[in-house]
Amino acid sequence: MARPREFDIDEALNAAMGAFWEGGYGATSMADLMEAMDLQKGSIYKAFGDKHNLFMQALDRYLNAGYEKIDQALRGAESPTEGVRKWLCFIMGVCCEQETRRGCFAINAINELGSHDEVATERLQKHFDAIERLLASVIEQGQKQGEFRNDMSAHELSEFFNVYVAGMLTRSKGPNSKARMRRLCDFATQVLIP
Amino acid sequence: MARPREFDIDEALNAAMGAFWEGGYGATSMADLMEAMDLQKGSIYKAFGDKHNLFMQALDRYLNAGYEKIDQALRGAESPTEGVRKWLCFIMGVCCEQETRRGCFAINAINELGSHDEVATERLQKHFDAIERLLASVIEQGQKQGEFRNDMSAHELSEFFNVYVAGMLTRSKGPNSKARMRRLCDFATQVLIP
DNA sequence: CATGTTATTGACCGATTGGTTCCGAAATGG
DNA sequence: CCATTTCGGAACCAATCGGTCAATAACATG
Repeated sequence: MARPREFDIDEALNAAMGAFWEGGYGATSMADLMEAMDLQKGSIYKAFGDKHNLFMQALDRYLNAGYEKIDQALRGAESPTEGVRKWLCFIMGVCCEQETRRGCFAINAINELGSHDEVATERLQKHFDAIERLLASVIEQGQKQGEFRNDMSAHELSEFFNVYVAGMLTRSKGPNSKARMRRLCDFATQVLIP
Repeated sequence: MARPREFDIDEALNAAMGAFWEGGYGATSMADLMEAMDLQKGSIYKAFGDKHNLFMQALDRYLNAGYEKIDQALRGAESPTEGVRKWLCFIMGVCCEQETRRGCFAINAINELGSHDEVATERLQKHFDAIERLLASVIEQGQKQGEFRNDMSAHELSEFFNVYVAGMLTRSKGPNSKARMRRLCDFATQVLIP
């Protein structure tokens, strides 16, 4: 029908995600995005709309991929205990196995935009809720199998864990050691055991 | 000797702190600061230096005041258990008793600047370390008195608590209910009990 | 009152912001 | 091969950014 797009839209979105991940929303300028995506401004606007729209698509991409990985870790394991352990391993990777201390895109976003960007906040809350439900179901199964403590509801335990992980991800933006992170993970798993 | 300053410098710094607290560093413009501090740009630069310098002074003010309050809560109580409880009450206030969801200035700052502003990050790390030491000493005392679990070092428990609180403060930037926060606090205190 | 010193003010600066628009190029369907 | 359509690129926009500066104003001292 007409001239086709020259660039891979998914690849471009991925590059935008990386730029926003590192710089946040406000501090990442269109010039930054142009360089990261290797596109001219006009092409970006044509393909993704304005900056906020592009951000939301990049965030969505991150959240979907993240949820999938967490789901795989939590439910793809041979036991609830192992699932939680794998999840914490994944979090540890986000915390201290990156070249820059960019932390977790979702946590960064809720921190920057939570108080005034309703659209982003709603999307993020949905994500956090989904993870909380996912973890709660795994914990519940672990409780039934006698692997986890039973004096507290799976829902409460999941709430606790998600807040705790948010703290790890937040604190990982400052100086942090792998040993310390390991200690924090070990502590968390220990809390689950009866 | 010369013309005296017309404004209260401490009051102005307080206003700047409020502005940075709500908007963060990057998103708070000089125009915003002028309005919040009720000062002209020139006066601000003369009294506080450039924007980053002003931010550091505002941050310092926040951290010092915060440390004092936490010290008062933790060590001014009649028992370690009560001290921790008061501290968590204070955190709960920061989480959900503000007109806007501006969260905790320190957590906001480490999130925004942790990966690239070395000066701010160093100051923040010193603060977090100080609080961790403070809490560890209270926990140690609680352990000696048999109020807290003894199967783990006070240092480790303090590390855990600080990360957990960071998570609460981070998640409080999104939609959150008081009931949920209460649940999270109760859980934390319960972890301490043997 | 004269003088020296500093605070205040607002105009001004170049750079950068997010966003728009226009045009030549290119690729498709007919 | 041509008409149509959408592309990428760059010039351009007003607004805002952090920061500077010279003129003016207000004090303390002699």
